[in-house]
Amino acid sequence: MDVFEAVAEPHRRHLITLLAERERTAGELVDSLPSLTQPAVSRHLRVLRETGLVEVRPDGQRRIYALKPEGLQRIDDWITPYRRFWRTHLDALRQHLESE
Amino acid sequence: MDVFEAVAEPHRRHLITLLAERERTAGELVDSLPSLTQPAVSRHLRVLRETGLVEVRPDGQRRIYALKPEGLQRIDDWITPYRRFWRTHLDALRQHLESE
DNA sequence: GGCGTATATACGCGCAAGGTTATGCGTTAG
DNA sequence: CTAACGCATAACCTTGCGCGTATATACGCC
Repeated sequence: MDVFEAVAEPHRRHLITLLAERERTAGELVDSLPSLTQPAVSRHLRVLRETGLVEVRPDGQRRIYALKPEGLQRIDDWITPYRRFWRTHLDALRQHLESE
Repeated sequence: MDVFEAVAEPHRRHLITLLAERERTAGELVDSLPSLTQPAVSRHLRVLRETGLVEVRPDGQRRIYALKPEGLQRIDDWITPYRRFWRTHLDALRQHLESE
């Protein structure tokens, strides 16, 4: 699975958001997604691991997950060429508004 | 389907890339993806339409597709908060290299 | 009108993704 | 030492996606 597919799943985006605030244990993440069971969250975390979006560090019995945001850079790299499109659109709109 | 899922499909990313260069008819796009049949491409274009990533304009018998890059902005908006993470990482790396 | 071309839709299929329940395995607590 | 905890994996089920084939629809031309 590649980064685009990994991020396409809403629960996984949620996990990324949570880990952007701070590191969390697997258990904390499970508690943060009450609509899912523990194995479901565990599997999402595996996907995020395998796509290089998070990293794990054992802490005794627990596992501490941390964001590796460099993975998202691959998406950003792909979008970058298109960014100028809507930027110029917005610029044109702004100019239009200012000219009135 | 949302924008993230739309863009998760490699063929659809390819279509977006092609339409970023210039507008194209459906037939041109079909020819540009030789590994897919005409109906397959047509359905991908439907997804891109329904997620607001492209727009269509009839030209007699043909249909001209054009990119609506604003749709990608929703992805960009989501990524924006994370961008500072790898930026600071890269800055740190650059500083490290320069200090040698 | 009738026929070829351009594009979209219908239908059926295979497969992988995501979910749950059950279970394994290492670690901590008592 | 053993029972409970924390987490991952296994096995299974269901659903939705992406594909191809076949068919419909719309337009352009003679």
